[in-house]
Amino acid sequence: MASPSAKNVRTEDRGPTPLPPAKRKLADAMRRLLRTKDFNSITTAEISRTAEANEALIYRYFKDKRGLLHQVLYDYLLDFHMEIQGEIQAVPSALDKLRCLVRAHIRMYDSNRVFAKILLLEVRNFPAYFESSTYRLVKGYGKMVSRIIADGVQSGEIRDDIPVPRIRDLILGGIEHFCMAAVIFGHEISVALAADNLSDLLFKGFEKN
Amino acid sequence: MASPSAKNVRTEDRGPTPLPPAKRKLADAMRRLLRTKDFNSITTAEISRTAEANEALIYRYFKDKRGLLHQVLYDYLLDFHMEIQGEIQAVPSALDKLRCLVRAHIRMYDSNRVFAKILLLEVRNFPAYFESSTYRLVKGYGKMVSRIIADGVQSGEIRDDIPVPRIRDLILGGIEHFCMAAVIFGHEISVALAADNLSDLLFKGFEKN
DNA sequence: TCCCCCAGGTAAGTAATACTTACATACATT
DNA sequence: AATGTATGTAAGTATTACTTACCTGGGGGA
Repeated sequence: MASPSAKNVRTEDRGPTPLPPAKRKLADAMRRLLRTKDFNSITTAEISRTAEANEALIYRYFKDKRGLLHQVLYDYLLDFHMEIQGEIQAVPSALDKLRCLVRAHIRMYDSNRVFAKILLLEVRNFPAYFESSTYRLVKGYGKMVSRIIADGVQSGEIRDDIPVPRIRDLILGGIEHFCMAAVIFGHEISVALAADNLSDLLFKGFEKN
Repeated sequence: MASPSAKNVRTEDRGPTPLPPAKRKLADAMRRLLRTKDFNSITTAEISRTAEANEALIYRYFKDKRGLLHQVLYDYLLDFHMEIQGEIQAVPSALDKLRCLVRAHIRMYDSNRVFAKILLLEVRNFPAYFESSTYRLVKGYGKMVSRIIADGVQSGEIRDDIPVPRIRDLILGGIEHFCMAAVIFGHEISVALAADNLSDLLFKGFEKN
């Protein structure tokens, strides 16, 4: 399914519904395979073999091969959201929130290369992704960033002469490009340093003075 | 071929060697098809039909379907390079050069959506791209940006407490994210406004004061 | 003039692969 | 016990990227 089926997600009234074992195995297999191969060169036969599940189950539990990819990304994104929310919740000022978010975001990409690879390299070339509920989660994250920025503008911490979406684009674009090469070539990222540099640049600009 | 054959490029001693008609027709067809479809859902049959050329010619003139894509990108990149070089050559200061480059880059993406789509969405998910001579051109552009920044640091226009590659990443990442949504969803870009906003943000940062 | 060579062009075929269909089995609920 | 539903399986099929073997025409050396 393009949208992860609600049935396989915890519900508060009836308790957790256990996932079909094969569904989890398939998602795990996809994650494992993505560590060493790109999505396009992973075959359905390979996925089912790695998962030790029948190939047709891919199509029972997901719309298609890409649906499986979207599901994997969806799961990562839920974690990502929780993590980020938890980190910035207690932080009072908007600028500090953003500084914190930049670090957490980079750390997430660094410690979870498959997640970064899917989000940065593997989904965007597929138009239907942008109709998926997985993309809706990504958009939600963008809106959260925008809200923080808007709060900062309100409180006088952030310039009010540039539209909020532009500021958000620069932040997210900066994070992505900071991590892109490392993700593609498998280099390590010095998270603290990169985050400090990026936040500093974002806040103060690179013009001298 | 992974690397565009030198024979099909103008040489100063023997004059231009004409491209095989079918080779050009195939590249044109790929460009046309990319306006409305993503690379993965364009079939070789469709390409040859659109080009009015035999399907096997794809494999005579290019390594494979992706080789054709890379060639198309390569041609765009040559234009892109010329355009940018021409614009910033006469500009004296590093900051003005960068301001100019940002505008030219955004304008290029805006007026050439297929180019932007290939570069931002279609090639990065394919590992072999990063071994291609097409990617070498992209890297060359990055190095040019780095050189401008380094000059700016030298001349005291640009901060010297942040590594040049980080500054470059922010600039290029910012440009990409500024254009990404427009490229994906086919929205228009207000080039002058976007470029001014981005340059302003990059130079001065978004912190108030 | 003849021959050959080779680049440009073609038609038919092949292996691989994403996805489908029809069927079997376990199991919970009535 | 019966029945319906969710899980799992095996055997396809249609599509598609890519290959192979062949044809054609023209330029240049003998």
